[in-house]
Amino acid sequence: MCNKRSNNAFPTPGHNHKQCLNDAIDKARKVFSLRKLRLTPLREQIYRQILTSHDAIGAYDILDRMRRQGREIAPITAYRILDLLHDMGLIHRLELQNAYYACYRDHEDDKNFIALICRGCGTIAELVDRKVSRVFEALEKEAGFTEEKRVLEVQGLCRSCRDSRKGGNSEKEPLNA
Amino acid sequence: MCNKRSNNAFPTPGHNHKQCLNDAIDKARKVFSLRKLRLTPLREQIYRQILTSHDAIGAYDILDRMRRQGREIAPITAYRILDLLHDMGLIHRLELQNAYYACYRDHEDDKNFIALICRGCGTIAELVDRKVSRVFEALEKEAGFTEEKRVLEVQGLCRSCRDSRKGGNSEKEPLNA
DNA sequence: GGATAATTGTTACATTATTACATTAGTTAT
DNA sequence: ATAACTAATGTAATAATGTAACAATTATCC
Ligand SMILES: [Zn+2]
Ligand SMILES: [Zn+2]
Ligand SMILES: [Zn+2]
Ligand SMILES: [Zn+2]
Repeated sequence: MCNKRSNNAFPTPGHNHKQCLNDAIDKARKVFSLRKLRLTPLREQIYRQILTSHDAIGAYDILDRMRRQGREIAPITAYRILDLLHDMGLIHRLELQNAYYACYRDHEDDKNFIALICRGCGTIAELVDRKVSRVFEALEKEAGFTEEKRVLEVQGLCRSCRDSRKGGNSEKEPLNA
Repeated sequence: MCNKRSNNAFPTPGHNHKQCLNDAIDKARKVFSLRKLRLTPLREQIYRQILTSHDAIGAYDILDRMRRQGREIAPITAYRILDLLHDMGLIHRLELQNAYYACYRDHEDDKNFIALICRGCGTIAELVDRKVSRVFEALEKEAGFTEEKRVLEVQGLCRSCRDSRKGGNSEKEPLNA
């Protein structure tokens, strides 16, 4: 876990993504084992679609990829497994794109993160910072609000996309996955 | 503008919503005038659907209400007007619910707000606080990220919903709209 | 009043997500 | 082993949300 990032920002295009992937699979095995659920071949195959990159991917994109790999499944099947992976903290849902991306961080119970979405390369980075939680907690307490779910998403341009193409839209270097 | 709220939190169930509504329509006229666009009957009627409450309402709910009021329109028509109202800062989109709610605040250019969503009564409140912006700006600068769009939404229970029913789900008192 | 742009209509379709019920595959207890 | 039970996946249909392409209408300007 946690090769590639300077602190907790964007993964570099050239990082060793195979390590991201392996670490994530290991984590999944642990989490499934803890919850006494089975990481079935189908579940792993779907999880692996999401693990091919640091991008978010739609449910129907998963169906397409699965079909191309010879396994046709119905939407409901994908959604069921997406829900499960989501509940286990292995993936997150991007509300801004109706899409799902893998969480490569450790603390799978930690809901205090901000999703940064680069519209140039599609990469999602998660920022974790205690200050954010503190501010939110303070404001909500003042408003008498009891928080249950938090969605923090920011769309924009990552450093490399801003630096290269003037307006973003660097075509993406495919990861070595 | 800005009757009803202690600071900038939830409107009380008994507040004078007619004033919210009138202020909002006034604001709309100003904004439309400034942008040299016309607040047509259709646009106003759609805007008024959203202005009936502090709740978020789906695009197809608007279609239903319009039909019940004798005007049947196509989805695309609603979406066009929703986009326009959104661009003008009169309404906001709730990503967590694929729904739209009226912004009753003044500064229509201010994107620095948090949407609090009560799952009990459906009310949306917007919190504005400079600390949030500062934290986000600092974190994004550190990550080399150029922000273009920000979505901050929190779902939970407002004070009155928490206090009344043990677990929320107070059936909603219809506003006097 | 005809040119022009803004607004709304019409039709068809794309994308995302869920409901209800049936079947298959594992696990557990006799 | 097998019956009973639970977990996992399949099947079929449909709901909910959002867009594209092009036509018709309405307001505005000269
Ligand atoms: Zn990686
Ligand atoms: Zn990028
Ligand atoms: Zn009100
Ligand atoms: Zn409430």
